[in-house]
Amino acid sequence: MQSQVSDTDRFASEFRAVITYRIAKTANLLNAQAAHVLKKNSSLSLTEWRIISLINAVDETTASEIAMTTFIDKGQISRTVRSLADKGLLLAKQREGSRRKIELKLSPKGKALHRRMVAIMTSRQRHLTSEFTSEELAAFHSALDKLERASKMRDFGE
Amino acid sequence: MQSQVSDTDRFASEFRAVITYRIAKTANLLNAQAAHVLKKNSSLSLTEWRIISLINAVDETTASEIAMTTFIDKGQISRTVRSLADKGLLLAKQREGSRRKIELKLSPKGKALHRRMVAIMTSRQRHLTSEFTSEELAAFHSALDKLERASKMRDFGE
DNA sequence: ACAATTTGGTTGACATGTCAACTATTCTTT
DNA sequence: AAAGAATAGTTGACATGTCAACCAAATTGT
Repeated sequence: MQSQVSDTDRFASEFRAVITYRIAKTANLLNAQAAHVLKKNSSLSLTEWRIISLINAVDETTASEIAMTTFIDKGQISRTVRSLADKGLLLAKQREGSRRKIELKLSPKGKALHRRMVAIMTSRQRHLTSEFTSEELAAFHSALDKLERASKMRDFGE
Repeated sequence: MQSQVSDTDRFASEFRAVITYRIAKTANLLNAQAAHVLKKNSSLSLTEWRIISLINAVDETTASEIAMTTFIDKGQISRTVRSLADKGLLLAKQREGSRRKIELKLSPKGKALHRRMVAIMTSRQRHLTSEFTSEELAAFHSALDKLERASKMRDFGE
């Protein structure tokens, strides 16, 4: 089992340097971890959880607002919102004075679930960052900022 | 259009701090950028490109070795490898003295494509990291290392 | 006031990713 | 050498993500 380490290492040198691979891989590992924890402790998928905590954070919002901040596809949001509503975790009602904006709020049941899960997810977050000094954490966030800005450029080559 | 900025900002404060959201989002933006560049300059999908450059880097490898380093699902690798072979970009032949390991190499056509694309992708990489000092870059990599290690833990809550 | 445009949300078609079962081979243990 | 476990790769079923078309409502420009 350890016999493969030298094999995989020959990739490492070349690919550790490619920042986009590294981020994609780390993000996948973290997402897989989150999905696993969620599955074990609830019946939520990762996007469902994200949408729930997003709604919880701002108390009340709309689908398109979620789409803008998270960059989750609006179609996907539409379907996820429906499934959450079907499970009774959130309430969707027409916003006052509008016939198309739909106000999304957590139901009591949704709030209770969020309360339970947020404890677990926060302890995970603490574990993830436990080896970071606060300077390192700040530097890491600022690096992500730079990368996000740089990700807007679409043309290379010619 | 700018009128929504204040709306999205109310999320920001709360969610910028959640490191896993931030990484997932940055990774998505970067992947989308890569996919876009690839589409514009070739007919490769992102995984196809990753597999091609992985093979190029080590000259010759096998599917399971790719799976181990990249954490791409082995089923997905199997199918992607076939499609790349169908396009004539890589050669798959039984490894000497083994009746199940299959040696993967780029074909001349695959190498040519890689050569052309790597120029573009490298210029993208330069652009992405242009605002990083080498210390910042090293720190960023080490942060990713820490997170990857911490992502192995599976149990929180109880 | 009304045509043109933009916005909010839904839907369908399709691509990609994930999981588990399965075959065939190879390695390990005894 | 045979049984049992591990490995390499393929496949099918299903979940999730992505794209584009679409409808209805709201906003803008004239």
